[in-house]
Amino acid sequence: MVNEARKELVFRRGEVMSREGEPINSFMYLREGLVKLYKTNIHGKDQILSINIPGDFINLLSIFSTTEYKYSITALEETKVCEVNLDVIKKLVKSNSKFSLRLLNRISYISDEVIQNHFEINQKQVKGRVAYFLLFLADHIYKSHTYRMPVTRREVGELISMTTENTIRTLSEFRKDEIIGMDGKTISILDYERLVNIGRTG
Amino acid sequence: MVNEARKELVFRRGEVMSREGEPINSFMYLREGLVKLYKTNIHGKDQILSINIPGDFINLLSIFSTTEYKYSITALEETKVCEVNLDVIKKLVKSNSKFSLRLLNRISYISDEVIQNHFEINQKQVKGRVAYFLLFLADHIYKSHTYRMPVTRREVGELISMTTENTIRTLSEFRKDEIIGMDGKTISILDYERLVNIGRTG
DNA sequence: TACAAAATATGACAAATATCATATCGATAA
DNA sequence: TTATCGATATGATATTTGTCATATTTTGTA
Repeated sequence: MVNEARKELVFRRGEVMSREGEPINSFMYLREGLVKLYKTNIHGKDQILSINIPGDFINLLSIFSTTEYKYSITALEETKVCEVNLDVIKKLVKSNSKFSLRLLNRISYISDEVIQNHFEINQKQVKGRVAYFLLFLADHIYKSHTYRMPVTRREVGELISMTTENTIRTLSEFRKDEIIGMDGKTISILDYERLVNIGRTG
Repeated sequence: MVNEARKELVFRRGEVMSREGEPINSFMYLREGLVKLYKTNIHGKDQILSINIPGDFINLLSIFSTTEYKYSITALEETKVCEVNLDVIKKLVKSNSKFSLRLLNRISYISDEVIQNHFEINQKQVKGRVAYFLLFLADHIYKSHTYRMPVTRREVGELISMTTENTIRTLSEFRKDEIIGMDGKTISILDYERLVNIGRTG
């Protein structure tokens, strides 16, 4: 049943996959690539909720609470998504309690992560926030101390709630202090311990 | 089945109902009263996640993602809770797909609310935050323009991410500007429109 | 009641962060 | 190729917020 209803979609870097306010009519599983979930405020500024990676059900947080997207989703790089019609999923939930328990676990876990993340960011100041994000990319996304940042400095700021200028300034400072190496978008963490310490204490 | 496993509990103001790190072994439905969910950070300071009211499943956000509380829960006033053993609930989810769909909807809705709330607070400055909270109490909790605040100024600060001093200062300012009346913990909103405007623009 | 502790209150000052200005670099499209 | 726009970069300054000190009031409890 699910197999028949499945559709494969490819999005290019920068493409908006779904927009705040639009009706939700599919369940999206991220196969390849990277996406951002974000909300645009009344001043036209974006706040990024999360960055999602392959294996994530990228719109799971919304589909059971509302019929319209509360956040927009944009591809940060070439992204492949597996879409399943939402009605099919909802029928499956009704008929298959194992499936719904798995969804319950998953949705619970995701919301925990988002909230936890928000708390962490909130109690840190600029340096701690940038350190936290650099470590998030190293530990959670790329599993490497050297990586190419998938977002602009502005987007980093939108994720950790600070201005673009202060984000750039803080990165420059980390470079000057030889905590990181930086070549355009390529970051290499030179002093992991120190970064962890900055990320922990704020 | 659920009826037999049900237990009624009463907590007094200030009583800790569950503590971060403790095992979760019941499902809690709030019948009467008011509680706060909060997290204590490494500096020993609390950050309040939400204030819950009768009708809320106060630990729903945690029970399917983890076996231990991620947040503490404390009664803000005399509170009556209906507790059901967690195993009973989990069995029910497995056997009753309508029930699990309802839980899915509910959990989704709650996490949306928490995240939404955090976003709102985050993009405002002190005055906007205090206004937002005063309106939250008026519109959502008490459905009245005059009410007795259920929390201290410190707790208000813990909820809207600012210091106790600035919370107090901002309230005093609102009083001086005749936007609110204040007598101890009793608040009366005198200029609702202006408060809405402050809460909207920041 | 009386005492201690917590909550409220306010001022002065320090620290953190945002804003504005301006420059350079780099990618993209005509 | 060149022009343009967005991204990165950095300094100067303004604004916001936090911190520290200290006083008063309220609350809870012996």
